[in-house]
Amino acid sequence: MKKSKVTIYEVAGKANVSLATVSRVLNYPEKVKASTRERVMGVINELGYRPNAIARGLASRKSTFIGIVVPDFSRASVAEAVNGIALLANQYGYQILVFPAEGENRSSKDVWADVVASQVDGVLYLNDLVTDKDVEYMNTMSVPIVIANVLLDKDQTMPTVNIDYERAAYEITKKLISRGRKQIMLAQTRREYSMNNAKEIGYLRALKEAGIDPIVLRTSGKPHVNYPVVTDFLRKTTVDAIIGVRDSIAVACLNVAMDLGHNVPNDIEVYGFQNTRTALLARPQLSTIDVPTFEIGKRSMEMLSILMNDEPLDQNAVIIPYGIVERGSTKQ
Amino acid sequence: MKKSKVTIYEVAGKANVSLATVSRVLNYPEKVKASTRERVMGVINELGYRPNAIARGLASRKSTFIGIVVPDFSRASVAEAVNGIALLANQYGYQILVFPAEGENRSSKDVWADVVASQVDGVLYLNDLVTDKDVEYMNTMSVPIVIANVLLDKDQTMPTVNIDYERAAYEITKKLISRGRKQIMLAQTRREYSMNNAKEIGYLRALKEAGIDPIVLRTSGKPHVNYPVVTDFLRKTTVDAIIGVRDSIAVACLNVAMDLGHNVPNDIEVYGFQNTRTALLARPQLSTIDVPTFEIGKRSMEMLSILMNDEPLDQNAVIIPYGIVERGSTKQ
DNA sequence: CTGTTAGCGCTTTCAA
DNA sequence: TTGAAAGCGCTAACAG
Repeated sequence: MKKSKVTIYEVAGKANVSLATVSRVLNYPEKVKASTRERVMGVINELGYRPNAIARGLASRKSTFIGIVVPDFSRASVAEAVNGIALLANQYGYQILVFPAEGENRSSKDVWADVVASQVDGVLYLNDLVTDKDVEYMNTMSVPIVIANVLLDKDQTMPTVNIDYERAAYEITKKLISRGRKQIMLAQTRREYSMNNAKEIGYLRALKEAGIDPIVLRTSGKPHVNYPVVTDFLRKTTVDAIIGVRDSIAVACLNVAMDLGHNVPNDIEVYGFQNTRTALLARPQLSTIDVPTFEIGKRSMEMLSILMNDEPLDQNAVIIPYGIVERGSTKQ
Repeated sequence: MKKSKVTIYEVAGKANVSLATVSRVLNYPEKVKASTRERVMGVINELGYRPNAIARGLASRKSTFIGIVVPDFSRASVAEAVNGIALLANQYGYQILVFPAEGENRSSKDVWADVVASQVDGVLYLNDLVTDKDVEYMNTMSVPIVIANVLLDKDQTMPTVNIDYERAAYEITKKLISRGRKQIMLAQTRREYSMNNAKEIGYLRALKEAGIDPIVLRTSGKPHVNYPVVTDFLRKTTVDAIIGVRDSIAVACLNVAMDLGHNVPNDIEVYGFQNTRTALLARPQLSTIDVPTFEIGKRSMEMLSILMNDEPLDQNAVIIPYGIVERGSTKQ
């Protein structure tokens, strides 16, 4: 902001109108006579005038900024969702302010404080972890919030968009059982994520219905820690199917299984979750739950936009349908 | 912004000082007597007062927002860089505004217009494509810009941070040659990216020095279009080494080569670029250039911060060192 | 249809 | 060390 920028005054001066008129052609063009509107627009283009979003925000008490609070951008699920959000935010004329939730020494208090200070008109919460503290902060917020791809306690009433992870896990577990699999392992993350917990619940339910004992291995999302853990486990445990709560975990298991001499999918079938590029690059290619993350992002932005316009949502908890992609790591 | 927020006036009132004093304890605490400072701070905490960033931005003519213009968030290189940026931005007290550069029908003109309007104090440009138009816009910007992970023409003087992709490609090509490889293929993207061009230049230089003919295959970054193209190519072309300009492309080639009955790394050695999780999940694991993307993000944010403080940079074009990670897809 | 006039919530001289 | 007052660039009544 060193060079002087052209302001609404200069435009007004050059167009021989008051600044109010310039403001009107920008915000309510229909309220201005066509001839003057065109004259003003001409000057705007000529001068390359761009209304100062900050001043506009202050005067109108709405910033046209939305905040998105996210954990790690390198997570496939958040990256794609952000792409979806960006697409719509742009169409709606909102700018996106990002609030990383996983900094070194940032408490969720700090994050919410930043969100409040930034005067965003709404917030999209993509951070997988929602603590009671977070819910508390959310309830004190004066702007609408939409929670995407995070499961909340049943009694929460915040607007959410999700896929039914529990049902997805239930469904593939059932499939494996129906194909005669009896030692179905769930490769779960060590850290607790609401979505991964849901997957586990679905998995457990299917097994229980079939009277089969669960085999749950808690491990990391990182390949280099995964390999030894999984190798160790598979050496002493017999397994004929594996469900990884993430594609990367599933592929790590698949690789280990093959290294140990098992045939995938004949001896062991493997399913993942997410349908990332990782699934396609595995050999055999990974069967997986297709999570339409981009869609989730778009949908949540759409809901937020409705809320920011003070309109009612026709559905508070949106469930986006998932797909099951069968590839080489499973039979049929 | 529906509920009323606490403003500086209320704090001032309750603390029995003028709003100027409150402003001072926030911005120049040393200029306020300790006793009143503490009193004011007490009220601030009690009321949960958060200065309105928008108003502050307007009055001070600096927004404490930085803009980052990025293509696709799902690209591993940008996601990690954004993580690095976020870490430092946060420490420095800047908020991050993102400007997606690859929307449906967004021209670079629109993107820059948005950037200008948003009143950011500086911008980080991570978008791989830099057109002449972009350079033009950059030159008219009144705030500092740092360009990360993008190669510019030699005559540009903008601050940049990169790794030496040309040298990296040159180096691994030399390695392959020194191990007796004579039919070294470069799996290149179809679309032109400045960084990938640099890789090609390094590759070509090494081959030329050795008097070996280049084999360049232009293909996509997407696995499903890659497989048929690469399969087709490798069926009719003999090759004893492959360098993929991205890990994902390299792994696709590796998989195809093995499917065609070649032994990796004995018959064909494979190198990738980036060192993503993809490289670790391949079998054999992919040897690759380790690109410290997170570091690049951090470094560029650091430079931007210096520039925004009107201090001089001691280096305009920063080159971050890369690593070469040898894994199972190459010999030794 | 257009202009005048208050602010939005804060920073920043300038005096006191 | 503190307060008063003048804006920052814009929107939004309210008149005309």
